[in-house]
Amino acid sequence: MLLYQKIRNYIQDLLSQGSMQPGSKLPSERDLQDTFNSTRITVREALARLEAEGVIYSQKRRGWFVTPQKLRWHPARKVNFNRLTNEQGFAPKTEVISIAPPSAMYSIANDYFNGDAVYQLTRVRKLDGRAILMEQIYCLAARFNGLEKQPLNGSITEIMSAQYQVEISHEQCVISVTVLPDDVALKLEKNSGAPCLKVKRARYDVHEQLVDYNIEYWLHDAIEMVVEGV
Amino acid sequence: MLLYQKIRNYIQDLLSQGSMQPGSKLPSERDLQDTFNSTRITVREALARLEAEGVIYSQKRRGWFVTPQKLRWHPARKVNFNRLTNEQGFAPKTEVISIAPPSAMYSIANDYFNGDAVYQLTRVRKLDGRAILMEQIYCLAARFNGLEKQPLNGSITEIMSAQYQVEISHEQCVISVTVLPDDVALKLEKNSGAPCLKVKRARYDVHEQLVDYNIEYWLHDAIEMVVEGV
DNA sequence: CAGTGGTCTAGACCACGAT
DNA sequence: TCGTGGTCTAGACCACTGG
Repeated sequence: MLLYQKIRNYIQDLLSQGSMQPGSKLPSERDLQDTFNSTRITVREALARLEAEGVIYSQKRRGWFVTPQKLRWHPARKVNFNRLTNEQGFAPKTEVISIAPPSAMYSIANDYFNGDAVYQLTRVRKLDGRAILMEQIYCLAARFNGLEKQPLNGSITEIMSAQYQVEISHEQCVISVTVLPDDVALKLEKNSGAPCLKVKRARYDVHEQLVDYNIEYWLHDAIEMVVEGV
Repeated sequence: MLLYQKIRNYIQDLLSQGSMQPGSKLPSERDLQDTFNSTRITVREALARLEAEGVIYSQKRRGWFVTPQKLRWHPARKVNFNRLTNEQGFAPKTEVISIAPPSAMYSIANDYFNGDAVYQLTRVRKLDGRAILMEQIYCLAARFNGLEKQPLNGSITEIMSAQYQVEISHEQCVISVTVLPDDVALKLEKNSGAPCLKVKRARYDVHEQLVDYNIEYWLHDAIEMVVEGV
């Protein structure tokens, strides 16, 4: 068996024995190197594969940790993030990174909003202190005038409904696997190049009018998507 | 800027200039090493990140290639694979790896089929000669008696309907990002540890009875999922 | 300040693919 | 047979974290 596979199995055994709980820190790379009389390159090969598998994750220059349980998420359902995550035993937190003044300069505005001015809202969401998602929300400035004065760390859907009498009727998501763009990686305290799930979501009202357009970057190991069909 | 980022950008430029078409082969790792007066470790760092991003992919010991366009796939829709892929300009092919005789020994059988005997059908699907998916289909042996005598390289849904008068009413998928298990990696001619999308799908008839249970492993760069909601 | 992960060098051997 | 990618060694320096 290959050496990096041995190291991989060794760590997998650590996890399955229950001697390491979700969130706890793995031995340092140099410790593992000594344990296996190997080199850091090989150790990191094993760690990288376990990270890709989703069982461990790294925080920049802080070390390697055991991945918590995955959040079960329905991408095409209007669910309240706080409620859903609470139900699954997580402590959620939403941080507003920025709410940009209305502008027609985003390429999104041209592609989806007929070139009209839009708000751009950027948020990061955390579970138990771990940043797992960054999202950018675009919506028509004219339709949601004064959005920046609303409390934006909760449900946007609810604000749209309660404050603007806008109801979501249906939506379409496009989901792909890629890596975090560098700026997103920074916000999520991940290394450039970390894998992620990218979700692009367009939401419409009953008049087939686009209400908002979201781009979400989820850590690939933080989420499990549930989709029901037909 | 970091060296591996320079190499990454260099390759990205090659792609965006259009000088490399989907499917064509990249310069060898040692060529890139010479171009940048660097080492193979660093070159492979850049290649690994581009692979994670989904723009290039490796075939075992054959080299690095430009990723073809992604297939747009509705995970929760009963679509005919051949028809859908044809519409998107691909040449599809389905290979039956094995159809195992009815057995109650699979853990799936216990978890989903009340311990009754089930068929296990294993298939690989290709687009333009590239294996992008391996799936395992489990269904009740009693309900689909003689399944192994059917032509299994097409639509199972159609066989169930036409030969067994069983109609799918609805289904549920659970989608996560992980790595190919080693045996699947072999079948898809990928290295152990290649990232993938794992789709677990349960399909039911109108009587809420489980018709079949599928596990699909998609190459992470071969697919873009479309989900419609509410 | 000590230890950690992030990046990088300069080699090596092997198994497999193409020819 | 020769070139390729897959794996591995034995070091190094740096930036940042945590005490």
